[in-house]
Amino acid sequence: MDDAERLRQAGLRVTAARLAILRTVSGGDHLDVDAIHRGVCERVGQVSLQAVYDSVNALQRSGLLRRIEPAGSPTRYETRVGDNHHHLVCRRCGRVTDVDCAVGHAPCLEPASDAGYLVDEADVIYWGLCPPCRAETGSTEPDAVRA
Amino acid sequence: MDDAERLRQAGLRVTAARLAILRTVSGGDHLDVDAIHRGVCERVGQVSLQAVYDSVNALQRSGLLRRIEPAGSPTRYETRVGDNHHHLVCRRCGRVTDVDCAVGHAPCLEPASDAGYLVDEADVIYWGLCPPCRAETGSTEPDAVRA
DNA sequence: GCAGCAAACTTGAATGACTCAAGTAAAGGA
DNA sequence: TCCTTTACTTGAGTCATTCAAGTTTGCTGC
Repeated sequence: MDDAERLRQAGLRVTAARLAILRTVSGGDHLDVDAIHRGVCERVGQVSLQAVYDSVNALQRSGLLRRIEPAGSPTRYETRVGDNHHHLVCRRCGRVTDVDCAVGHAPCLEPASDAGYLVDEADVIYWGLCPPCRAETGSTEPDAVRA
Repeated sequence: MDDAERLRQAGLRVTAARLAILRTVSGGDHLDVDAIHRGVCERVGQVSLQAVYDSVNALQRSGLLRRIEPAGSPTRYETRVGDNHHHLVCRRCGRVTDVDCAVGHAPCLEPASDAGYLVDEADVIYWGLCPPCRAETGSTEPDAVRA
């Protein structure tokens, strides 16, 4: 199924901007809105930043994009949806890397007690230093993992 | 050990504002900066919002407060530090509830593959609806848990 | 193919959490 | 009690994101 078809199935109109967003996000690596905007403009000419915000929200609501919101850095998007993976986030440079779920299938995590909540999603972020930043800072010793 | 002693041990000065912050946070339930500010002003009179920002940052750096940053809502703080617990967050009202780690001891989570990262912390947030919001919306069916 | 409508897009302004900067007050060791 | 350093105050600034109002465009039905 191509992107246009995916948009239609989600009840969204097929526009050059949205196709370019899907292409840019799937070709990039956990891009933020600004990076998506630049990529879209390269592909199809001037598109307003607000149109990108509007579209990524619509695409996320429709399940075509997954939103990642690491504390303290702007929201990022990826096209890998519906599977079961988490994220490694670099404290220093903000890089985000996919990591498969340790359990391997959804739901990979259920709280020990749900306190009466109706839980629909579990978000797992591992914080640390990515390999390039490790090399630059010379860090080898992990602190104790706090969870 | 009382709060003043804890502050000294962390190399921080003991001030009325900081004692009030510790009291307010430990007496509250995952408060945001604004709520902490109101609580502090009630206890010790006018304190600037910036002083609260400054202090919660210092206290967090020293390990006296833990910071929780659910996507899309302001940062919250709690005094339960150093143990091994996660959070349930209500999508509707933003309420945060502690939940013990399913594994029960740190490190409770290590990624299946660390991709070369030096991981020092794992953040787990379960998203859902808290009991009051469930009642109000009449939600009973969980979506599939996506992780 | 064309009309009409809702969705998408544009421009421009606003919001809100948070940070930065410079000066003043006060904690706590000498 | 003095002195240094940390904490606090006031005020301005930043940045991601949203809101609002008006225009354009994709698409459904004729």
